[in-house]
Formats: sequence, C-alpha cells, structure tokens
Amino acid sequence: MSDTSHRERVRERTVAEIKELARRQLVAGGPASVSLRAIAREMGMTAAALYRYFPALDALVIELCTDLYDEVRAECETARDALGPAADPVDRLLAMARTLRGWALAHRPEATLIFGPPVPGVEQFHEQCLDLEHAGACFGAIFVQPMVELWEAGRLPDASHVDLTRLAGALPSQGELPIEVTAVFLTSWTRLYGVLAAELFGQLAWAATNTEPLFEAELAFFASQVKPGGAAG
Amino acid sequence: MSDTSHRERVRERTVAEIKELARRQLVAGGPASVSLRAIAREMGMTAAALYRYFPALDALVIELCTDLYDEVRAECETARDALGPAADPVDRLLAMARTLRGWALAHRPEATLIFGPPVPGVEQFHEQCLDLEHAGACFGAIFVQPMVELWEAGRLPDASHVDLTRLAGALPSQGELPIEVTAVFLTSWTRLYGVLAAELFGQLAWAATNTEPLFEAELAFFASQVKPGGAAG
DNA sequence: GCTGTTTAGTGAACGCCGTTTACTTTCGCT
DNA sequence: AGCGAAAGTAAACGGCGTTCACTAAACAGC
Repeated sequence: MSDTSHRERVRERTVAEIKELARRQLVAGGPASVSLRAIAREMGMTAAALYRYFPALDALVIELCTDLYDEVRAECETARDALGPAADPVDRLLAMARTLRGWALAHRPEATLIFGPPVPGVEQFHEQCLDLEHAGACFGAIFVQPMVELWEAGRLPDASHVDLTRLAGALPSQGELPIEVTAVFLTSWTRLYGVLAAELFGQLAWAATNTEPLFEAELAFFASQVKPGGAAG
Repeated sequence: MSDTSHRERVRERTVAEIKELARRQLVAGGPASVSLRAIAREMGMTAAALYRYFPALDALVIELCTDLYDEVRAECETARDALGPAADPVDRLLAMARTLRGWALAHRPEATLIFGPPVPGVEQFHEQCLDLEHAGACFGAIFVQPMVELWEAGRLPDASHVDLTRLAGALPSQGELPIEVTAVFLTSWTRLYGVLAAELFGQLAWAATNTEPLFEAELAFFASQVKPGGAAG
C-alpha cells in the first residue's frame, strides 16, 4: 500500500498503455511512425500530457527498445531452459539462435528497431551497452555464457583465421573474457547477424525469399566446428 | 546542341545541386533528416519548386540510393581492375570486399541508407532489385562474376552445410546460376554483410571498436576454402 | 474538514515537415 | 513580337515534437 499508492498504480497503467500504443504504431508503420500526437489521439488526450510520462519521444522509443530486448531475451531463455539443465551448450546455442530468428521474423518492425541502425536520438542507447545492466548487454550475455562453457570444456573451435593480437587491441574492455572466446563469439555472432539482418532489411530480396537454409547452414557449420564433449558434465 | 538544349543543361545542373545538398544533409544527420524544405532553403528557393524536379521526397531519396550504389560499385571496380586483367578471382574478390568496407566506413550515413533497413517509402527500391538494370543488382553482379569464374574453374568450395534442395526452393528466379554457386555466394556475402552491418549500425559497440580483424578473418577463411588454381588461366 | 501542495491534463503557440493548388514570371522558339 | 512551356512563388492544409501558462483534481497534514 505504501509502496504502490493509488496514484502510482494508475500512473503505471498509463505508462503501460502509452508503450502499448507506441508498439502498435511501430508494428503498423515502422520505427519512424511512432508519434506522440498519434498516441495521445488514440488515448483521448493531448500530446502535451504525455510529457508527464516521458521527457521526450526519444525516451519513449528507448524504453521500447529495452522492452523488446527483454522480450526476445526471455523467449530465448525459455527455449534454452526447455532443453533441461544438463543440455549441451551447443544445443542451447542452437535453440536460442533459432528462437531469435523466429522472434525477429515474427516481429519484423520491432527487430528492425533494435537490430537496425539507431533511430536519430537513440544512438545513446547502443552506446550505453557497456553497462552490464543494459538490456542489450543482458541479451548478448545469454549467448556468451554457453560459449564460455564450451571454452572451459576445451571444446571451442580455434579462431585460427582471426588475428587475435589485433582483435585484442580493438576491444573496449580488456580481459573480461579470454581473447579466443571473444574471437569465436564475435565471428559466430556476426555470421548469424548477417543472415538475419540481410533478410530483415530486404537486402536479399533479389536473391532469396527465405533465408532459413542459410541460417541453418551457419548453425550446422558452427556445430561441426565445436569439438565433441562427454555425454554429461 | 539539339540533344542538350540550354534549358536541359541548366535543369541537370539544378538536379545535381539538389542531390548534392540532399547528400550533405544525409551525411550531416542521417537518412531521416533529408528534407525538401531544408534543401530549398539552402538553394534560396521554395520547397514547392523542387516538385518540378522530383515528384516527391521519396523519389529523391531513391535516386540518392541509386547514385550511392553506382559510386561504391565504381570504387570496387576500380580496385578490382587495378589488379590487372589476369588477376586471380579470389584476389579480385578480396580487393572489392576491402574497398566496399573502406567506402562504407568512410561514408557511414550513405552506407546506412543503402545497406540498412529501407526508409519508409523506399521499400520499393529493394523490391525492384530483380531488375538487372537496377543499381543494387549491378552492384551485386560484380561480386557474383568472380564467383562464377571460380566455379567454372572447379575451385569453388563445397557448400556442404547448406541444404541445396531447400535453398533452391527459396530463390525468386530459378536456374540463372548453378545452385552451388548461389549457396557459396550467399553464405560468403551474408558473412561479410554481417560484420559490416554490425559495425555500421553500432551493434558491436559493446564488443569491439574496430571490426577489421573480424572482417579480415572472414576474407582469410573464404580464401582458405577456395581450391588453389593454376598460375594463370 | 479544511488548506496548501503536488500531479495530471488542457489549450495555444512556435517552428519544423511534405504536399497541393493557383498564380506569376521567365525563357526559348517560331 | 508573341506564344507556350517551363520554373518558381505564395498560401494553405494537415501532420509532427516541444514548450509554456494555466486549470482541475487528487493527496497530505493539521
């Protein structure tokens, strides 16, 4: 009662409604068509009133990004946990990757918002990703973790094609992770990202109507590179 | 004189100036900040006057896309041709890929426009890519060509991880290229695109400040997969 | 229960945008 | 010289984000 007064509850409900309508606009017309005036119109309010809840449109969009990262991360975690606690890290990675792709294609405008170029005013969002509390960092972390487990088990493929010395010099935060893990992770991640982004952004419209075979090929290739592990840890 | 009257020349000069200013705005503020009114203001004109040259803002942006594709393609072709006519297809591909990356990082807003998600109203641009005259298709073609040469020489790496049957069913235009070539091309292309797009869009801000080692690693990996060819054709 | 304060919401305005319409000027050609 | 096409203008419409002064309602403390 003291923690959540009546005022606060109705306020949170209003904030939720704003974000709900914002997302509906995002889905309907892409990142650029999220507008305070349209939200206010649908809520039967004045646009100025929304400034009691968000300092600017940018802030609303950034919150939307955070929510979306949390949503896709939760879906990936669910798929991962459905495999059971003793599942092979490789299988966990594959399940998460497929879930990520499924979410992105089922929610193209949302995926475009968080995986595409930053909308003006949202650049800072990506820049704050170094913060571990950041939703984007949390999302990335669930993919890093199984990779670390593979490394600890000595199963990580070698990153022989990556110049580790130069890569080490290009990292913002040194030493948190072994450079080999970083190299393999980044290589694998950008490959998946490439297939996904290319399809999301229509860059493959001239070449393929469905990129699932390409995505699966990257997954298969990654799995084939990992050294086989014992039956259970 | 008859082909290009005085009227036409001054008109082309005006069109060029409009596109020049549009690009300057693109560079300064990203794709969303290209505005007819601002262009007109800088030209000492009324916004309505610009409609004598472009039917809408979208059309101007699409023309800008075409110009940018032509520009980056020309740079890649120059780098390719600098290798001489007898250069190995692999070397030509590597040179073009590096040139592409160099151009993209030197012209980030422009690269974001053509390699990122379509700006609202420009979706049709990507959709028209099936037309071989399309600037985007021409750009892609210069990367396809050496790949075909490798295939003809029997040097193409096998695409064993790609389900060729399913991929064949996901192509818009069947049979123009052997499916193996398509598979290798798309896999290689999306890998490069992944590294490039991830850096362009700030998706790797938390992980790396410079993706050149990753890009070079993909190039090295590709080169290592291609079977060695004779000294000269 | 009244009073003072915080909060939510309004209305009008400012300046930006794309686009359309009707009108005027200017240029080129016969 | 005069006619027709092309280029450009002015004004308007509706949309946008944002600010500011103001009102109405809910809350707090006495």
